[in-house]
Amino acid sequence: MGHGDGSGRIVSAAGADDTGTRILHVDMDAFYASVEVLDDPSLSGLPIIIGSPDGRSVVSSASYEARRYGVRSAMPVAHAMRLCPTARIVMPHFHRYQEVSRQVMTIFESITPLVEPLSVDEAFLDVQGVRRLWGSPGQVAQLIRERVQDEVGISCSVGVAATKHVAKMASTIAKPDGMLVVPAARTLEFLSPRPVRAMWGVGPKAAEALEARGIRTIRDIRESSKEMLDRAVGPALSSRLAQLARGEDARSVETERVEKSVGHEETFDHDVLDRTFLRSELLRLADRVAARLRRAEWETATISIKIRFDDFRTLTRSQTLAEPTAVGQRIGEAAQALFEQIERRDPVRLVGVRAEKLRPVGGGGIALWDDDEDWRRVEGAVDDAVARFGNATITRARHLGRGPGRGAPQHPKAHGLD
DNA sequence: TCTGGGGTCCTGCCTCGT
DNA sequence: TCTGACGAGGCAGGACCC
Repeated sequence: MGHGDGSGRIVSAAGADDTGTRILHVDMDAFYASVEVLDDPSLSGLPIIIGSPDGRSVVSSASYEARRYGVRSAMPVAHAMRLCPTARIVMPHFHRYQEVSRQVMTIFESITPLVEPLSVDEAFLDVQGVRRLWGSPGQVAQLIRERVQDEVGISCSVGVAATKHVAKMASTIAKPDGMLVVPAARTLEFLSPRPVRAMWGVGPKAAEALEARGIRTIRDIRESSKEMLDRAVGPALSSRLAQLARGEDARSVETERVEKSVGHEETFDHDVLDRTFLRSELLRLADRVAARLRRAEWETATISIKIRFDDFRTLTRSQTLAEPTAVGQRIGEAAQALFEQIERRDPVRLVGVRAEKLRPVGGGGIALWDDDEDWRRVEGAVDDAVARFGNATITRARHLGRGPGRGAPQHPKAHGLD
């Protein structure tokens, strides 16, 4: 599997046993900071903080030199500067990061068509089908690391495993500039001693709830009763964690992803009481949201706003429109109307507008019902419709797809489908 | 220390239609 | 006509991810 190299990371040697693996998780090392060094080599070896030095900016990324001082992503820049006063603060260049990301993803796609980008700096790859072309998963991982370094000029870390979850955990442990291969037969051995917080989906709250019940490692999760896990984190997360702790993760690498919402939000440099100004900001954000919808040829059925007050208390309000729209004025009016419903008049630090329940322009709902159809055929028709019309019909497809097992089928009018 | 911006998913509560 | 059970959807809040 792998060994410690003295830096805290665990890495595999070239040629490590990769039996039963097929999934790679590739993660760029300190991506934003690496791109800045690429564009300005004089920054090489220095502690770098990516973020704005003024206002209420937080750290978007930090070089490993800065991380040694305790600087972390999402930390207020002012705090980071106190921890590492010698750090160079660099304003983020998001377009440039997108550009480099495209170069890296192009390398992945030259190796396998089964690439699932997770964000600008990481992706899952399924390399099962390219063995004859490029070699075993471990060999492909090594090839990717070399090509990203040679062709783009930055380093990345790769986890190789039988499942997405284990591959993701492995790449994290291998960072920076490392590779960790977990052969399928050693999955449980790999998972068992690791802290629950290392699992994908366990954040500070879930970790605290688990640890309060003495559940500290992934082995503890495996050995805990379902009732205990349910009480700690709720039934949905509990079931997921129990499966992942057993090394089970049936998720495949998905190359297509459909956005479910688009939004914009903005934190002011200073808290704002002026409601006229806040209304105009909502309108401006609504315009930006609408512009994105129109570019994507989508419209939205539900508008939501977010208001965060000076004490960080956050309210959201949402409203489903009579008619879907991609018109900024209409979205803005809905946002302002929602804002008027909020009675609290304290200073505001953030406002946001989001469009939800997206559908293609003109892609109206479709009725799928035939009393003579059996459920299997209805499900097939739904699948066809989803393929043809995209996201607009997916929610309905799920409802119909549940079938008679969860209660008697109802007429589509019960689902708002007519 | 004092908390960005872009998202997804889950939960609980309430309302509505059958 | 009324009532209760049930399922589904809308809405609000929160956790989590990068």
